[in-house]
Amino acid sequence: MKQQQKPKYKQIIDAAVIVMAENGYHHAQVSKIAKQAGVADGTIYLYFKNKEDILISLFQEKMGLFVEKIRQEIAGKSTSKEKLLTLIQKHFSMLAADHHLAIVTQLELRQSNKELRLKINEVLKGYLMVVDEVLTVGKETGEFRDDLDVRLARQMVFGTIDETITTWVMNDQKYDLTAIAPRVHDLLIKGFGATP
Amino acid sequence: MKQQQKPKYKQIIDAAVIVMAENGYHHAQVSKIAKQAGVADGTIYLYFKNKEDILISLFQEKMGLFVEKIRQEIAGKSTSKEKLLTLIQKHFSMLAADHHLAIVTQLELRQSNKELRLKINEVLKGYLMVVDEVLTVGKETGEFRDDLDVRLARQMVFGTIDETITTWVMNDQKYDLTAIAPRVHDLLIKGFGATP
Amino acid sequence: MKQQQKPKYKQIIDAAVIVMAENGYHHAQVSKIAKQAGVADGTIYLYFKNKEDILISLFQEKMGLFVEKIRQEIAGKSTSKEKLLTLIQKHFSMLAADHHLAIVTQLELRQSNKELRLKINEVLKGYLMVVDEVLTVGKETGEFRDDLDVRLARQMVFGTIDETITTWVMNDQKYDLTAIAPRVHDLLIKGFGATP
Amino acid sequence: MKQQQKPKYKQIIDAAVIVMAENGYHHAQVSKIAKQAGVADGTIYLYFKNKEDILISLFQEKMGLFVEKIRQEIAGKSTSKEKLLTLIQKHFSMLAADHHLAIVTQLELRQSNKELRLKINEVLKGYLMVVDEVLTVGKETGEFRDDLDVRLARQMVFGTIDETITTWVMNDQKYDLTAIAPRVHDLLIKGFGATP
DNA sequence: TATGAATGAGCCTTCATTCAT
DNA sequence: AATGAATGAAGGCTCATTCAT
Repeated sequence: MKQQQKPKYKQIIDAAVIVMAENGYHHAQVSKIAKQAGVADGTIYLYFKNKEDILISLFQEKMGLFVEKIRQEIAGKSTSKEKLLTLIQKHFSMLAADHHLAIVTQLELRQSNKELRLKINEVLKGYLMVVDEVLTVGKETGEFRDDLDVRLARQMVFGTIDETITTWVMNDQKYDLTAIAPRVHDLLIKGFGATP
Repeated sequence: MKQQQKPKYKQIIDAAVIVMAENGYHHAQVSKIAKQAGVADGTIYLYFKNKEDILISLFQEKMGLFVEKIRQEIAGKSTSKEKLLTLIQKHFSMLAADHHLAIVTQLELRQSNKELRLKINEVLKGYLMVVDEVLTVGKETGEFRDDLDVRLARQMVFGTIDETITTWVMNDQKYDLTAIAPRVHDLLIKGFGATP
Repeated sequence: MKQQQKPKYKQIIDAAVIVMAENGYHHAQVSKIAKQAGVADGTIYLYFKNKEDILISLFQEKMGLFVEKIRQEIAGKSTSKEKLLTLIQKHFSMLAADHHLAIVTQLELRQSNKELRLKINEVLKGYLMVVDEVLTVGKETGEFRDDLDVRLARQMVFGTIDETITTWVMNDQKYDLTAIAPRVHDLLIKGFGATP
Repeated sequence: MKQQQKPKYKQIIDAAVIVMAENGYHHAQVSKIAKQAGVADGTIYLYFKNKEDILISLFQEKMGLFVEKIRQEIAGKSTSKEKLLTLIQKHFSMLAADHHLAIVTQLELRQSNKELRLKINEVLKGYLMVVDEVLTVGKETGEFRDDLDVRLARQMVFGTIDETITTWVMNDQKYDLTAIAPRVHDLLIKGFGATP
């Protein structure tokens, strides 16, 4: 189980994802995470303040990569429609590529207490800001409706994506999530006042 | 605290809603619920198999009322668009009218473990079926697009409604949720291929 | 190990004395105390707030009896000299009669942290007040020196008694502690200005 | 924090006194002592067998100085009464001059476990022997009572001194401890059969 | 039906000590 | 001699559930 090459910080976070996906949030004991990471229990506390800190860091680390990757991909697209499609595709494909992470973000981390969830929401804001930017630019360029309520639209984008992924995870990831992206995009876009 | 007139079953469920809203999922001990309901701890187990059973029953009871009320209201509307608007309005207004219940459904019950959430999803299916019916009829009558993916559209409806309410609850229910319903409806409808 | 007749509160305190005397302060786990008392671990927490509360209660309970018994015995004596002798004798005899308690008060409880020791000192004040009263009355009746510094004298009384008992406990209670009382009394009294 | 000139052995002991006085026995971790001493954790173990060894060495080192200083001072006095007064004065003044050490000897080191305290008592014997010598000589020269029980008297001397200092430390060293020495001496002496 | 005292399994975190460098 | 990252054992407390009354 030893993964000597990775720095211990990432090693522990990756272990936490696996343990939580396989055992569930409430059975993800620190000792299990340590064993999975190939370190002693005490070593965890050289890198994290406490158990909660592991989970927040996990979310920050992964969601940070998410936002970064999505920003990169989006930058290469010219229209807002394309940017939104890319965002959905990337979001879907990254979770489809990491089954464990999908379970953790869609099911397990939601079981955390209100305090932890508030901190997770802080991290989420970075993602929501990307959505807001795409929508705002789309309004300015005339791709999206002039009277589009950006906040509501963002809730629709995020709510739809989230619900779609959760449904997919709950169905044991049986179908191809990435393939659905264009249809989700289509549904959203047409609501945004685009002409077909 | 005694509520002698109500049968103990409902008495306990109502107590659970209050205790969970005020203390959070993880601090909603059976003993607290019992005290709030004005019965002894042991009495709970004469009406419910275990703690999980209280929560599922709570959800069933409340969501059952939800679906019933929504079905009634919808029945009086002629077009699918109106039905959908009514569904959203009713959903919003019922939660806006019961702050405790809103907190419980949007925040607290999500902290339950995977198994409980799967059971809750079973209960939710009744609600989703109503949405499906509205969408399907809308397709048949030509109000909605011919090529509408009902399952995806339903996820969009539910995901958007859910995200909107959760955002509202997390913002301490500061603004008028019911007032937003028409705009949410508008966003959704236009995505469904309706002509303005 | 069951002692059904005693109320559980006293049952647990007595168990704590035994466990602490036999295992030492730092090895007096709650689970050991529970087993000794013949109750479940959780039952402890129906009668005490936490582990510290057991120890404070133990000290209050025992020291309360101490002060009460000593007050009773002293009341029957006419002179302050006799009262002081009685106090020493009773203190010695009560600890000589309960080896476990002697170990706990002289050795184990001193290992508690500063916070707990401050609370224990609060309880001790009741005992010190009895000493003060005896000394003050003795001054007024002329049995003790007019210029006696009551606070210093009280420290001498308590310090001497305490050191004597601790030495005796550390020597495994090999000799007859009670037999020493008159000589300790003699040493103290003559220092208080008594004429031989 | 580096104290390059002092040999590391003393450097660590002095650090232990400061850390223990400022943080308390139970928060005086080896790592804190190492940081205060300006050395690495592991270095401690090049000079001391284990943590207990630091504390015993601390006590030996400091108490050794104590006994030595007191012996020196006493040697210059002719009568046993003067010797006893000097002993008390020196004991008081040395602790009054080192607040940290006073806290450590009177409060913190008492929290150590029974084994450590037994070893500390071994060290204390050197001090008690000095007291015994003073008392024995005093008996021989006729300054103290013929029938004085030296062991009891020693317990009274030590118990009174100890209790007096502890009370002073617990009162945050508010008053002048050294000034009390003559009155403590007076109380003790008169109890030893001296004629005023 | 109703009670509520009693049960006991389960886990995060600290810190003295080691050892490869 | 010196370092400091890594180790891993150990225990107080909560709370869902039971059962004698």
